[in-house]
Amino acid sequence: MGIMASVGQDDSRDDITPLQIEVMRGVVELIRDEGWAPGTRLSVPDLARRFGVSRSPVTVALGLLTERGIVAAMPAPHRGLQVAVDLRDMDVADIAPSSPLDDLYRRIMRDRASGDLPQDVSEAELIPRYDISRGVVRKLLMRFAAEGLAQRQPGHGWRFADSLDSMDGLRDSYEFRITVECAALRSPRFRINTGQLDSIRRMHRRILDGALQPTGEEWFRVNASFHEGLAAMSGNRFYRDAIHQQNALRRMQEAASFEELSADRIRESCEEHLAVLDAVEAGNMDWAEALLRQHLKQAAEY
Amino acid sequence: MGIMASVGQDDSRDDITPLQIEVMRGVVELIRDEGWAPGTRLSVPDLARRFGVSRSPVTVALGLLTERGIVAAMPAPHRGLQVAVDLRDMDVADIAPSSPLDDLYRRIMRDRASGDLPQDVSEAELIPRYDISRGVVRKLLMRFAAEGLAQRQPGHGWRFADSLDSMDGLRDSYEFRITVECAALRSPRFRINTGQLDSIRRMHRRILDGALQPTGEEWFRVNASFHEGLAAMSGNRFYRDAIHQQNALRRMQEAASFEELSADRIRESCEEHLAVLDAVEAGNMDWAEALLRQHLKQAAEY
DNA sequence: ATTTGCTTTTCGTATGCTCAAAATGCACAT
DNA sequence: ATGTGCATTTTGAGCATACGAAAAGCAAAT
Repeated sequence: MGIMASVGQDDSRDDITPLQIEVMRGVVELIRDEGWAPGTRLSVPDLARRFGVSRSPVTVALGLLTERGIVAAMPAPHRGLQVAVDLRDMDVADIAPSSPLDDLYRRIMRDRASGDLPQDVSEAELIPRYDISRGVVRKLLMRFAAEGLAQRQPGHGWRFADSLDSMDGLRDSYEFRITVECAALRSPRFRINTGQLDSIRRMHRRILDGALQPTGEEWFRVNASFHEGLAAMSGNRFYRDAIHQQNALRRMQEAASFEELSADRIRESCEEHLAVLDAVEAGNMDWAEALLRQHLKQAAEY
Repeated sequence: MGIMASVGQDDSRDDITPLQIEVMRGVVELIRDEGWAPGTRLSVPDLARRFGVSRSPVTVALGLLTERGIVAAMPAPHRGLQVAVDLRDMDVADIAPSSPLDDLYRRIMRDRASGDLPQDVSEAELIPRYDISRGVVRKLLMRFAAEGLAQRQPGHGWRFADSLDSMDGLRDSYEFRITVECAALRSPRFRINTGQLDSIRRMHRRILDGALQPTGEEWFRVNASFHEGLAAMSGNRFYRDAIHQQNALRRMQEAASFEELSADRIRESCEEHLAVLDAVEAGNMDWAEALLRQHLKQAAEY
């Protein structure tokens, strides 16, 4: 009933590694978010560079995508691969399997957020609970730690971060984000990254156009990319990192709430995001900051 | 020549664990910073609670301190232990051995900061280099990761955080700290923690009085406790955590610079810190912020 | 009521080995 | 120049067990 159950799927091969899956998803998202049309060449070395991995997992990932018809061999005399289909309206989840490790990660997150799992846990207690090996437990806990969601206790055990569910945590989080994001906008080295900005806009537009009915997870990603993108353009990596960590925390929080945001609320947020982007692009930072501040205050209510 | 060489010291027993050492140092610092006089009772459960560990390592640590004459049995009919000597002018380093793991941690930090170690490393490459087992490597890297100083790469290997040595990094760091620390001062739930404030003051006074000629490491601790303490009083844990992480980064940076801050500069900083604390205590937040801002700007120059 | 001192239980580290996968190098193609 | 396709090297994950240290429990003491 543990991890093993979710492995061996309907795939021809079930020895796909998490990294390969990650790359596969990355490629699909890249094609979609950058709007690459069918026929666009896919260079293995280029992709490897983008993802910061060697060519090996990229090659495998592209092979898997070929099996699924997402990419195909280049025509006639050429070698190599190209985009095969228009991904605009496709769902990543339908193409790439989710890594069992990812599933577990979310499951633990949910269990923790719902109070099902205590704040202090020992590795040994997780092994039977999720029916996984010690190695997997370590890996998962390290991942939580990397996101700032857990940390080792001095002696034995791990402690999950105080979650945002308490009134205090949520309020603190929004206060912190307002501080950091507004400061990021005002950073003397703030520079618009046109490509990134367009990519973020595209994602939002797709939702507003109705082309995408975002699941909770998808909306989360879009939302995060807006806030993180903005922080990144500050040119100060500490602003970016701080917001990234806040997003990780929020993800944990949202893992708990089963009811999702209303479609209306999501559309509203999209509009607000786009308004901020417009103001930023127009160079009107005062207005952008006001809008952002307002947006974050609003969001705090939900 | 590796870790093993630095273990088996002149101690009667050399199977002291890192946790026991940590607790030992913690107790010494606690006695000193809180100003506990000889005769003060040391309760094992109380200390265990403070450090977030069980009574076992505390008991061992106190035993070691007894051997060293820092603590002693309570008089006559009582059981238990008490403070035995006045620690005011004592150096922690003279009392507690430094954990070999700690030494290695610093050594790696120094090697990295000085560019001796590349930004991207593999576990396998560190094993022969420092003559340690894979387990130790993992442990060390995990510790770096926990402090935000390194992270796993997607495929193989680890990557150290961009260090602060570049002009950019340093500037970004100060910009970020000014933003966060000033916001912390302005937080609506800022509350003075008198005990903590006094403790911080005491440390600074000891330096100004000339009672303590701080080593680089000691000054670092005092400095960090000022900034972190202030951020902690904001009542918003995100401000505190952000500053804590900044301090970790700075520690890595300072590990590189062989020349230390001049005694004059340290005294100057102490004065500035105390001035901020005075303003805070007087409730004059405008002034406190101005002083803090000025202090951070100055510090950026060094 | 809390602490000590001891005992019992639980936890995590260490070790050594195997093997799959990621990284890397090179010849050839475009 | 850069990319592909294949071969080789390197890396780290997985696993099973033994052991020492940390945690947790309890009776006696103050």
